[in-house]
Amino acid sequence: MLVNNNAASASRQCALGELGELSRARINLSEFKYRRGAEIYGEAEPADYIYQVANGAVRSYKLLSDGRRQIGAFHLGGDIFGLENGPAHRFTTEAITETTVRLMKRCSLEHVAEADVHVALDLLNMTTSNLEHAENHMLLLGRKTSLERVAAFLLEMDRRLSAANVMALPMCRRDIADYLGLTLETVSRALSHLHGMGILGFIGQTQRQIVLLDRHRLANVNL
Amino acid sequence: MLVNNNAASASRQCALGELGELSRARINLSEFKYRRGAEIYGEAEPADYIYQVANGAVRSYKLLSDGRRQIGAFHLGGDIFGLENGPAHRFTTEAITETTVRLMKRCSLEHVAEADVHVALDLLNMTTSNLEHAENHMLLLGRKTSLERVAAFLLEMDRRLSAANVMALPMCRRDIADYLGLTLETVSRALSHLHGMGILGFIGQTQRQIVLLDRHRLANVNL
DNA sequence: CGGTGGGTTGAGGTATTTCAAGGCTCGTGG
DNA sequence: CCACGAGCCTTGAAATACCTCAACCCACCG
Repeated sequence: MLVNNNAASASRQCALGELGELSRARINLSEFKYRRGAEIYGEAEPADYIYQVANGAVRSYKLLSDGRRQIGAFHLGGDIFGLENGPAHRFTTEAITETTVRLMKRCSLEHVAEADVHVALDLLNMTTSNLEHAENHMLLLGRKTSLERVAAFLLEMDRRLSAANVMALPMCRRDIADYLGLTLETVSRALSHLHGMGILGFIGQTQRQIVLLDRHRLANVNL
Repeated sequence: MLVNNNAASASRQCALGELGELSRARINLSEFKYRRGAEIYGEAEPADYIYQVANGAVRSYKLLSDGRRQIGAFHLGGDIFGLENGPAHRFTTEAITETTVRLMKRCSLEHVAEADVHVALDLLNMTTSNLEHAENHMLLLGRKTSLERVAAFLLEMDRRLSAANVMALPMCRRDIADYLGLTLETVSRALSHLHGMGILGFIGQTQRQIVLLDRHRLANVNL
């Protein structure tokens, strides 16, 4: 009942299991609900809890003093976030849509980690997954064209939240842009372009539901 | 004698200590020397060893199929690199200059980590440091101007390798460019610009020795 | 109904890239 | 010893990918 593996995230399967494992270690979890746009925690705030998305979606980002924003990751159903080693959070996180999270006190986790090697190794695995994601994202941000970035984003989301071949993006164009290091107009144009190429289709009136028609061509955009 | 803390890296102090700690756990280290440009390991190769820079400098990078390169990190004296959780390396690494590294078998490390919580927590700490660096670098690559990127690079290198107020960069402009997601010409122009602003000076005939004249203005470039 | 929050599209501007030329240093070989 | 080429760096001019600004559309909602 505490850990309700509701499918969704194909990536981070490990993360999914681990909060389960931690909960088995008799640490109590509580749930909390955030309305869309609500801040969960701020950058540099003390990191007292770790979180798991039960339902909804979360963005975590850094800001420059003049408002430029870089989203480091989106957290979808099942994902764990807010896990820190130091004393403070390194990102600000906000609920993208109505989101419910499970949270646990961080100190209890640390005690368990110090006592149990397996928990420590689980934390290492989770951190490594995050690192790997960040490393791939550096390549995207540093060296890929706008079309390649949007294509990579679509493939990532497809992998992580596609149900029945159609993905319902929880985030707006501006979020996508700040994730990909672009402007929202450029993202929109890239999507239109891919649409025009017959690589993807939009469903319904809203432009947030996308179906990938040709994953292979999407993966090799620009070639 | 095995672990010879030769100053240098102010960052990653932890990393410095930890290979020492691991060596105390009676794992034998051997040294190896690479000439400049030599590959230490390739992306996707099996990760059988972990490495520590004894002397010199190393770049680790990813390549796109058409040759675009993104350097994820520079490893300087004392830094540990090549630490993986999965079976394979995620970057290619090359010696930037004549470099000697200490290396140890990875399997022995894993046995120790499974047995000793402290070693596992040390690995977690190192991985977290790497993650934090990558997170900051995503912000740089996604949202900073060329001048801000070069300034950030100089401050990072100043922190990590400045001796007596002058830093001798081991890497060429192209390496810097591929680290910052720019072209070598843009890096060169940014450095000239900072030079013209009186923020930094060049020493000697070579353009690799740099002295920071005004760290505060460098940190607030563009403001 | 009017306002707000997305989203798209066009036109023009600009930061960075691309292309090209030239200079300096250093090692090598005649 | 000098000539030569390779590697590295700088600088200028032209090209371009992406950004900025602006207009417009649509859905939703009080």
